[in-house]
Amino acid sequence: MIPDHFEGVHFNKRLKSWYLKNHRPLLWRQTNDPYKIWLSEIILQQTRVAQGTPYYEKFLLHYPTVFDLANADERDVLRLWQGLGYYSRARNMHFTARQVVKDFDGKFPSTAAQLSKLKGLGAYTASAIASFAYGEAVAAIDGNVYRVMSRIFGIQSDMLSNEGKKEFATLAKELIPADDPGTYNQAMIEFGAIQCVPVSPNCIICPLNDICFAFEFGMQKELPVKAKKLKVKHRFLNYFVINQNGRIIMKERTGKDIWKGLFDFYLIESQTPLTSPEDFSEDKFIINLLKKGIITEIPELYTHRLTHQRLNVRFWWIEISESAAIDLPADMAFYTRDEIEFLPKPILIDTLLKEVGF
DNA sequence: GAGGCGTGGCT
DNA sequence: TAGCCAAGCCT
Repeated sequence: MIPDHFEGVHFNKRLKSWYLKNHRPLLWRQTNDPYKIWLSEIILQQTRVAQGTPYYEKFLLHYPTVFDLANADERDVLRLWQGLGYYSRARNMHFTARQVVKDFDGKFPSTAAQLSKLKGLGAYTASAIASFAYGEAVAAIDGNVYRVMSRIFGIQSDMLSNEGKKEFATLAKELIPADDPGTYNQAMIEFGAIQCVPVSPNCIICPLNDICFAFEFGMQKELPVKAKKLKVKHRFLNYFVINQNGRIIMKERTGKDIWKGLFDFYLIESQTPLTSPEDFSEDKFIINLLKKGIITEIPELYTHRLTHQRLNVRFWWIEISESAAIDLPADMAFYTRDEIEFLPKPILIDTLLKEVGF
């Protein structure tokens, strides 16, 4: 797979030399502790370093060891994860912490093959931990590495297809050195993160531009090839902030939908925007509530963007009279301000609560 | 194999 | 603005 003209160009040596001079002193690179490395890798999945770093520090303060994380309540873990997104990472991470304690005496397995059996660890994360913490010679191929390999070696197959992944994996396997594979992997990732960046890379100062396919043919913009186009789904959410005596009704999200495990308000989803309280006259819960309270619209409309969805959100404020008795379904309850503070919530809900002074 | 899953930054 | 992207994984 490695092209003939790469013979004698000292690709690894030059990459490593670049890395030693240019890499960022990230906290999780200062350790060999697999727990800390695992924690950082989960946090950094599909997440920028700048966004993930404060969370890494928070988690390490709250849960210094895998035993501390295993002993925590899932709700508290999700609360600490709040704002980082892709919440299944937090749930899987917590599950895996418990498994490592229970099945492995608190010690992470030391090979990528074993690590990849754990929840939340795919091929990339397992290889990253195995090479960083244990020095196993396996290639850790993340988005950065796909980009670097596709540009330098001119690989034009779709990095998201199974066939494409195989091609990249084959090449990566040939490139991985037996000596210090962990640093090699870090170097490939870091090179992609700060030199061979996705948009407008500064190729003039690139130390590898003399051997780069994309630079030679001006194809930086075309590589890597990613075929998938995502469709954005539009949704209309009507939330009811139901209030009585300074407490608010919250509801845990349990379905296969977004924000599983987080708390929001009573929700009616519609196919079109609903703008009048009368639009909810079919909803028995709301109708019954309105016999005991007053509904007002929170005028600001919110558009909350997720990668695959665009949420058009309208909030309604329902003030229940002080003495009214409210019969709540089992999945809803009133919470005080202090209690709500400790519930994990989507950013949208957290923002709304702040704006109404809660 | 394709769809689903958050949030924030950048252009 | 609207779209793309970021240390991916699960179903």
